[in-house]
Amino acid sequence: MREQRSQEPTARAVTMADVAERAGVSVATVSRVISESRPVAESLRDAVLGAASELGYQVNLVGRALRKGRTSTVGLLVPDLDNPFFSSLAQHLSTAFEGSATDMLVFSTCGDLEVERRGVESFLGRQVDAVVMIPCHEIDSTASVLRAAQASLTVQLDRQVVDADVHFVGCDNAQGMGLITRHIRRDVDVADKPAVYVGAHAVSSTGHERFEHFTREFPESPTYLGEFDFGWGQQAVDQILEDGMTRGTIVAAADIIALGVIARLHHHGLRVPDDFRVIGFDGIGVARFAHPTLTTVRQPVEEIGRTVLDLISSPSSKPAPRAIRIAPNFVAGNSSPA
Amino acid sequence: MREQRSQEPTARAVTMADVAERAGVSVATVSRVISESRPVAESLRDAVLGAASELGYQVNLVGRALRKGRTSTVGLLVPDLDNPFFSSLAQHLSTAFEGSATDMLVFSTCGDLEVERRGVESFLGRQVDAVVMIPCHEIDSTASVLRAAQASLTVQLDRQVVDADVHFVGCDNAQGMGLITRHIRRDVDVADKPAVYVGAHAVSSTGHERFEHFTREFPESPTYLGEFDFGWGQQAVDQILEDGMTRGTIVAAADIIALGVIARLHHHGLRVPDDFRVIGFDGIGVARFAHPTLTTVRQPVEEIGRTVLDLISSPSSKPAPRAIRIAPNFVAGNSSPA
DNA sequence: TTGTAGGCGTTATCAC
DNA sequence: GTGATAACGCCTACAA
Repeated sequence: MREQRSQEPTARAVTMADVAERAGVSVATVSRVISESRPVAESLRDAVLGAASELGYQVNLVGRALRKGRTSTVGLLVPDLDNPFFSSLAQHLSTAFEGSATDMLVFSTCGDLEVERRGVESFLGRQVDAVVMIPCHEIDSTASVLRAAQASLTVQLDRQVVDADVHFVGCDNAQGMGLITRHIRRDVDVADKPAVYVGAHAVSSTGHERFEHFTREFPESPTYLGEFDFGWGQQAVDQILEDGMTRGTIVAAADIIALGVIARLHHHGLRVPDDFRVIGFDGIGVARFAHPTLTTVRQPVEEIGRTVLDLISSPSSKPAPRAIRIAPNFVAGNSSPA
Repeated sequence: MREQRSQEPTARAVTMADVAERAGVSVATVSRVISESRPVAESLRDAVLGAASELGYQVNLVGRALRKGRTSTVGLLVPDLDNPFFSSLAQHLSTAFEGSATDMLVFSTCGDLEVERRGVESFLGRQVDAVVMIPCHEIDSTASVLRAAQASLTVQLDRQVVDADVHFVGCDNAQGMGLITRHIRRDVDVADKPAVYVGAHAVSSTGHERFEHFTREFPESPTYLGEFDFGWGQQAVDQILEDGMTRGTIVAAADIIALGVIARLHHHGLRVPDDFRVIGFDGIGVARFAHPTLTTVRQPVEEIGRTVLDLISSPSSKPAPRAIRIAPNFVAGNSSPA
């Protein structure tokens, strides 16, 4: 026979003083037991833990944070959680922190610079131990990045602003694009299916770098630049067809763009990879949803998460700013087979 | 000529006392100006704001939180941020909080009950103003939900545990399944394409309810139960084909399952919707990635986010626990056309 | 309207 | 090894 259990917000919080009184010791001793900061005689330890348990005591981390000057909190600033690659980064960052007693504040900027600025201020006001941010814009986000870095340990994730000497962890885009161009040179008859690039305007370092390394390898190839989203991939296909292409190898700057490209090619009755090959970049989980499966370059998000954690919890409190580039892996799919 | 600007973590934080000294007023006055809690003579106000600005003062929210007993923080507990529907909920919750000076702690439980338990404890220790959680399990998460509700304002999101009188905001699954069954009765020749259900084991209220309402309408139809993921959708197709079906209308309990179903049908050379119709549930953004586009029932995530916010920032500090069910919308796609 | 002072819950320093 | 006590940064009676 189960009874309705109802919601009854807290009467008054149990504090260390309550535990101390109950256990017949001083608050200092309670603190030492709870925080395990110093050895305490076993008898007192048991008394304290017993009292704490009976009273349902739980440490108040706000009080602790104020006293210690550390919050065990990191702030993650991300342009859009609806973007599968960004939410994947958030997921793996969260799991990397798992067990380190660190919690993660998440703030979505919706790609808006002013919102991004406020997000940084909010995190700093909350005294986060570190700010991890995916800057919205390669240039215009510089002020926010520098502001964060001046007041807190800061790591740029995935994208970095130009000209700021602040930690960065992201994919080695040069190497990733190298994997793609090598695949094309080896497996594709470029005379039959010329390479085309569908990328993003150079407002982010990722868009910038991927474009640069593609054009270095295929300087004569046409390029189309838009946004990092599904809709742009669709539009790009229309432009490519208007420009008279009927066959080709479309290199997209991101999987999400590639998925839009594939969807639109299907819509026009074109076959992948028979008419157009399609190659993506990022390795998002939903790339499996594509039909055919997407040939892409995968960023090792788990490793990226761990790397950020290492940087943040570095023993030296002030490590030299570094740009860490993680090597991506080629993922063979059917959208551009070997 | 731009110089390298480098990362130099804070010397010492500027405090209200510093501002007060500089402005030649008391800390109380500074506090009143900064927090806009009481009127202050304009001359002093200007002096304070000037001093604050010169010193680069920013309020320390940890100190404020300790004093006020409110942190302006809510904790979001989610099983998996890599799940597009959950990350979409996170995104819209984040944007709903935008401008309310409330920040969001996010914790991914990875579907693990013990991790979920620890997440709740961590949030409570951090004195969050509210806990918003998507429980992992319909029954086994009950303890965590009740623990949260006993210590803080708590809202269950999307899924609810049985037998706990705690706020809930989620989709009206009965109504959603009603939209689907109505579509089938109206647009599908069930004699030619019999209905099949591919759902999830009843470990979550969503899985439970959707299954229940489907079988109520189609009691004779075969049902296949697995997980809420892409891989299960693929497996289910193999089972359905092994069981000898060659045509049918597959109702999936979630879009993510439906996408796996479609991918696997293609793999077997079967056509959608010619051989098998496919219908999803949730309305995740990536449903557009499917080819053909997915016929589904969309949960209004924006409205869900706003509703949670309303509940949390309710003026009455102790509103009666309520289950709020938001009506979903039918989204016509090509995977099951009219 | 402004200042003084106490305390939110915790930890660190200093005695014992 | 243990206890008293002073901060941490802020807000809010209370007094002036």
